[in-house]
Amino acid sequence: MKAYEIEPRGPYSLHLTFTGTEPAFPTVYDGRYLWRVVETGEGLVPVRVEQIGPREEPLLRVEVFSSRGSGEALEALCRFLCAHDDLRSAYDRMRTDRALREMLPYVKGMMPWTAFGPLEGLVDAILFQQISLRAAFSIIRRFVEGLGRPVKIGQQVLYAFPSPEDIMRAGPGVLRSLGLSKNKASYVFNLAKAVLEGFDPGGLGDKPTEEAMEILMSLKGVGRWTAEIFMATGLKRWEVVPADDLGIKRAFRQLYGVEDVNVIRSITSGWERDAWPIAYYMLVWCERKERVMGTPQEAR
DNA sequence: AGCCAGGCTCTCG
DNA sequence: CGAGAGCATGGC
Repeated sequence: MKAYEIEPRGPYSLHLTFTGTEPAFPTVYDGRYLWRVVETGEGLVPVRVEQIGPREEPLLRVEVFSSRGSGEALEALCRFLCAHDDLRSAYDRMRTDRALREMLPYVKGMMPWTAFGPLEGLVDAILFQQISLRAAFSIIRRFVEGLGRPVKIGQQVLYAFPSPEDIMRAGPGVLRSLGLSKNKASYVFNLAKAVLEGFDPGGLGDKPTEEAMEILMSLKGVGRWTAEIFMATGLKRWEVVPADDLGIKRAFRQLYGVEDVNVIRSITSGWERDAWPIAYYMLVWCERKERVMGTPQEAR
């Protein structure tokens, strides 16, 4: 095991970030440590992260349980943790708005929900469709435990997210037995197949928004909502907000009294690259205010 | 028990 | 081409 220190841009709070919304399996947050198996060119690299510096001067300690691939793993980890992302302009924007200013002390340092990698983000987005978050988390867990490679760390078992090969080998029948609907099983299977044939979801990050959306929506099983969730969380294209998302609509109704999706779209498009972080804050604020946030003083 | 939950596709009329 | 059915699991 080797340990590294990462100095994120402050304010930063690992705890707020992963209690705002629990991460999707196989990423695990136990209240102190974030656990993850990172897939690298040099093999599977298990890591464990904890925050050892306060929110305003944050410091992360990363333990890497592998002799090789640590550089690549740390890079992927930083991307996932949004360790070097700058939310200052989002905070400036929020300060100019009465409803948003109020939540700022509570959410500062919470990073927006992010997928670990492109394929994982797209698969998860498909599995999140329609059903409740709890139900989707349960299916994702079964999917990962059923198909992903297990890795032992001490007495703990972590899992790698299933590779395209893992998914192909399983086939639609096995996917169904893990709890996916007939349609979702074939969407995910076809996606894995497309990736093995050269489709690179991560490569869409370089394309203009409209073009990337069009390519995504040409995939069976990927409509506008799924494409937008993936753009925002998988590619970190934060100018994109899934405006017709149930939770987003609820949040806009509560905070602005706005119902119309087109109005939501016009508001968020004015927020530019701050749109997804702000919309995510609104969503978390409205859904889990009392339970998770605590007070500004006690937030780490 | 039955409906809804962070959609999407396919089928009818 | 618009409306409606069907779908997976979990929570109420």
